[in-house]
Amino acid sequence: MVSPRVADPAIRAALIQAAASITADEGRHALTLRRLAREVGTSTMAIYTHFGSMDDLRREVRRAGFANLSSYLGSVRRTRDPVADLGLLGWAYYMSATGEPNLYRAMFLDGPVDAEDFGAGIETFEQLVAAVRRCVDAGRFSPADPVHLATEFWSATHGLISLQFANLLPAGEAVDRLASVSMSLYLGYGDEANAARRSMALTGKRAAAFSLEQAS
Amino acid sequence: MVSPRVADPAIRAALIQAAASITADEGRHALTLRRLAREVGTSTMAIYTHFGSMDDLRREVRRAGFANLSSYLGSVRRTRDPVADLGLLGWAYYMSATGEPNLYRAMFLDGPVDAEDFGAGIETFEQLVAAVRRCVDAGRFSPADPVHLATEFWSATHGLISLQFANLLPAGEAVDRLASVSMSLYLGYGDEANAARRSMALTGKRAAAFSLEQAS
DNA sequence: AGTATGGCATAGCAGTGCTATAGATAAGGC
DNA sequence: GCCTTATCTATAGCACTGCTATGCCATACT
Repeated sequence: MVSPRVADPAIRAALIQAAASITADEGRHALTLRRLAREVGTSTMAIYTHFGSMDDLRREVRRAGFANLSSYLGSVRRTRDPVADLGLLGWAYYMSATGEPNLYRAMFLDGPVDAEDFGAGIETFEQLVAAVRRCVDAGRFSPADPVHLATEFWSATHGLISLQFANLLPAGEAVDRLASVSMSLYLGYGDEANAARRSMALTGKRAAAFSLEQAS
Repeated sequence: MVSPRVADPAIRAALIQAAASITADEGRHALTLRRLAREVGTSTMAIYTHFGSMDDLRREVRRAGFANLSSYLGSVRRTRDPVADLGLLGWAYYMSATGEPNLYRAMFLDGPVDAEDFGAGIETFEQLVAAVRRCVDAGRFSPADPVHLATEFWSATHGLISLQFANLLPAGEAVDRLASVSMSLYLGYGDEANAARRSMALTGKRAAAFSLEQAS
């Protein structure tokens, strides 16, 4: 039995890269079979041998996006102030989404997400739950199920982002609500909230440093 | 000067109706120019004389969706318990979205919304703000800007709905978070929250009655 | 009644995702 | 070294998409 010719993994990687780039720059409508083949310098059939269909290619783009988001959020350092850590996590999520809106759309808004592709995303959510848990354990949050709180935090952030994408919220307004909603969720408007809001102010300073670190 | 033949408004209405129906039943991909013309029993050109393009037709479908959502939420009766009213408002919004997920997608998730189309939606938001304001004025909520609170309420609800659509939240979980997040937003986890949660329980009973009323 | 204005039908355009078929290419056996 | 063979890639064509140029014809005014 002879081993036949194998598909070139470099072509596969170039296809994913180019597809992600086109999607990010011009949106999902700009990503067409023939254009992608032309830009990578191959034929349209290569896309079918490597992925099977355009939908499967798009799925691979989403997968890369989830992995990228996961490593981006994973680079948020943990400090001794868990509330400030959580604030920075939400801020980083927002920045990642609005920095590449078309990719975020493709990942979360364009259709259902199948579980296996979201693998890296699940780790990200676990990380969020852990950050919330640290706040609860440190007595900085009113006691509640960290999974529930993390889900609500995620929903509110995701909701603000997608309303901003729909042109129903100006960007500045979304950022303001982001900071406010996360604190309201966990603390209400009582006295303890003030300490939390001081932590949120810290988030602003750390956010600037985080951006510089990511840019380098 | 002679007045020429005028476009038939019945055809226009039938086109919008059929387009909305196809979109709701089978999603945005199912709505094609030729199929729509075939189902309505006209030619493809009629769509261009009435709307100009498929994108403009889709815009008209969204517009109808916003008007429909507005009248649906407008039928929520106001009672003497403003917190229960607000809870029912959020519940009705969730039910409307999940009842016709493809239409909600087309309205809020598929792309930017231009302001004039959202006209009826703006009224809905004003109505939400008013409901929040009644809660604040009645001393049932901690004092805060009703516009901000309404925005956060909307974001959280919209976020839960779109995460559910993306298969990232089971439906039951989304409903549970919806009830929890709205109360957390306004009240935190303090003592006052309990009275609010009793109002939320009322919401459940009124929701059943509301559904029956809508169905008839 | 005659006319001209504009809605509607037909046919064709370039583009889409996808596939059947033919050709190029690389790995293993001798 | 070559030849065989399996598999990848290229070409051409399918039915479909949104859109438009063109001509027919119904309608409302003179």
